[in-house]
Amino acid sequence: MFRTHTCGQLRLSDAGTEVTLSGWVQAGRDFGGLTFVDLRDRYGITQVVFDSDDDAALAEGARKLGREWVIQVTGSVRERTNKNPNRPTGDIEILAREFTVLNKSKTPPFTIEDDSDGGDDLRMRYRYLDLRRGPLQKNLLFRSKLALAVRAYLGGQDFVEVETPNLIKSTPEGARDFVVPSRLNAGQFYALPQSPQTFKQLLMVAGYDRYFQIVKCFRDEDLRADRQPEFTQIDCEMAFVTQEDVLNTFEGLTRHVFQELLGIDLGEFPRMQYDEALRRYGSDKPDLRFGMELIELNGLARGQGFQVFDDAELVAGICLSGKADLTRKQLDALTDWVRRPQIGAKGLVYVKCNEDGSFKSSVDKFFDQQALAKWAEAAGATKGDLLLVLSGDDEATRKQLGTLRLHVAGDYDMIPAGTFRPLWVVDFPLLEWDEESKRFHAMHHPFTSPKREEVERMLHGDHETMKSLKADAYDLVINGAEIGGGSVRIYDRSLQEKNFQLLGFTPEGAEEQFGFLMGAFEYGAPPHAGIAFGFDRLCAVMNGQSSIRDFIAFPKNNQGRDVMIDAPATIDDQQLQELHLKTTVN
RNA sequence: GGUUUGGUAGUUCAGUUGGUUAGAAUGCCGCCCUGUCACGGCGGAGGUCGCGGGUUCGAGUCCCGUCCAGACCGCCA
Repeated sequence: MFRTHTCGQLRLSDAGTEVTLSGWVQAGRDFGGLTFVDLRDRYGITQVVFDSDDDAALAEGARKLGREWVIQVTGSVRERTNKNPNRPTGDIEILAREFTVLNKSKTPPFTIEDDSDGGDDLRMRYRYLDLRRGPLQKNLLFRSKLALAVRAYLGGQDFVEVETPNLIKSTPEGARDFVVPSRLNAGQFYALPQSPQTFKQLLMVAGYDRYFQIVKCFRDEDLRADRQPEFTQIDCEMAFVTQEDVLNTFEGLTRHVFQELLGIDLGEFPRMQYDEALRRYGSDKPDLRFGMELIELNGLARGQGFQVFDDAELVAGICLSGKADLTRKQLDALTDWVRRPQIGAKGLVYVKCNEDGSFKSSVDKFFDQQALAKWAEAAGATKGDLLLVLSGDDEATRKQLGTLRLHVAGDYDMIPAGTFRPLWVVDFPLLEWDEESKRFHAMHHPFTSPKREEVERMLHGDHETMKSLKADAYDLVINGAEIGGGSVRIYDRSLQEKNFQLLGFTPEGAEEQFGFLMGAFEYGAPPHAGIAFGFDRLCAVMNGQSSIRDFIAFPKNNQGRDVMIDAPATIDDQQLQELHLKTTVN
């Protein structure tokens, strides 16, 4: 028997009992005749004492134990004379009677502690050591509990979990596919699914009117802190439902898991139209944890002889409460920041609302105190506040302001920690015109239905009409992070054909790619709608983190590499030949 | 594909205008220590300054290239 208890289990009430523990040596404290060893497993840390007064040979042996050695210790639990209030097991210790080294360890390249000294690259290379640390264990445990809570909730609502295939067919729409060469079918390739989209719709046709799956999805696109090439979705689809039913069901799920795992009641989720989100926050995923809404200044700022504003389609700003004390240097840094190519603003105008009621701005030459007072009034700014103003093309300027809004709020600690502000963003456009390729792209995906009242316009409208079509498509946003999105689907063959046509498919191309789905629509497809949540993101957001990497056991780095197993890697010629990727050389 | 920040001891970092033998902390090794829990004390080992080229009397430091890592833009239906 390796252990009678875990290292997080024993309390004062266990004093006097003989126990056996197994675990890793977290740390040793050697006093010569007396040695303390902190023994760690995933349940906690228990102090073991080796006393030379008690057993000299044993105590001498314990001095040789190194960090991360795996040992088994048998001894008696006793009350400590010096208790450690910082640990749940801090009232007791094990007086060792015997120990066995189960396995030695090399000195680890970084410290296995909650606050490790290891850098990201090193921790990834030795991920199995990183995963021994408390924060990572906490994250993976949270992830596991969240998955169980989701399954319990959806299972309790008659949802059926169905597994869909991972080897499917590549489609040109959307993200790049990871492809897998077929050995049995020379020159042909499977693709890994970007989502089980078409399969879950086929399940609706098949009559499984409530489907879900916690499922891996794959997208061969560049990575970010919140984007991995393989990631997990809570994927759902429902038949005989409206958008309203889907929103209510998954608002219920979200509220349930927040209550269950964090003890937080999110209340009813507000809703905002896509257009309104862009207008008020310059983003389709606004962070509602703080205000700082965009303020339009067109009427006050244009036509006053300042060429930059006069030529602009939009002059707008944000108000930073209590930030009039920013130095020239700080304002210059902000100006540089918005002028970086990533933001692309031409410049930044500021107006300080001084404590004495006067105004100081970077456009004093063009606007007098009275004019600036009107700006402040429009912005709801009071003494001590700072206005930051951008101008230019309407859409671009709003997005720039939205980015600036997030940047300054983060930089100046204006985002309250530990709060959660969910939001449904609804009424997304159906299509997006792409100037470069001169065709429409699906805003959500090609199976998204226009709003019922838009169907006639879609079937018979002109080019401009298409740009204005609204869809029954929706996103769930929490704290400015896109947690999930979905839509009401098309279930009518002719409407689906029309959509493919708008997206630039020839009828033959559409048939070749998605004929199986449109064919299924002809055999009694019910009205249906669905949604998918980013499971990794939900984990991260619920824990106040912006990176999903530490909620994934074995993530990829920025280049899509697994630096621990060193993948991807080349394969040998024989494999290439079998896969018909290389012809035999004679 | 682009912007940007970084790469110096096992690890995390400092390193001035280009100038003697490249430092600190931590970890590691040895000795001492019977109540520590970030133990303490004394001593020691440990460096191709990512790699290649250039400028210079002299390069960790300046220039060019390249590789690696992080953040971001594009991209992500």
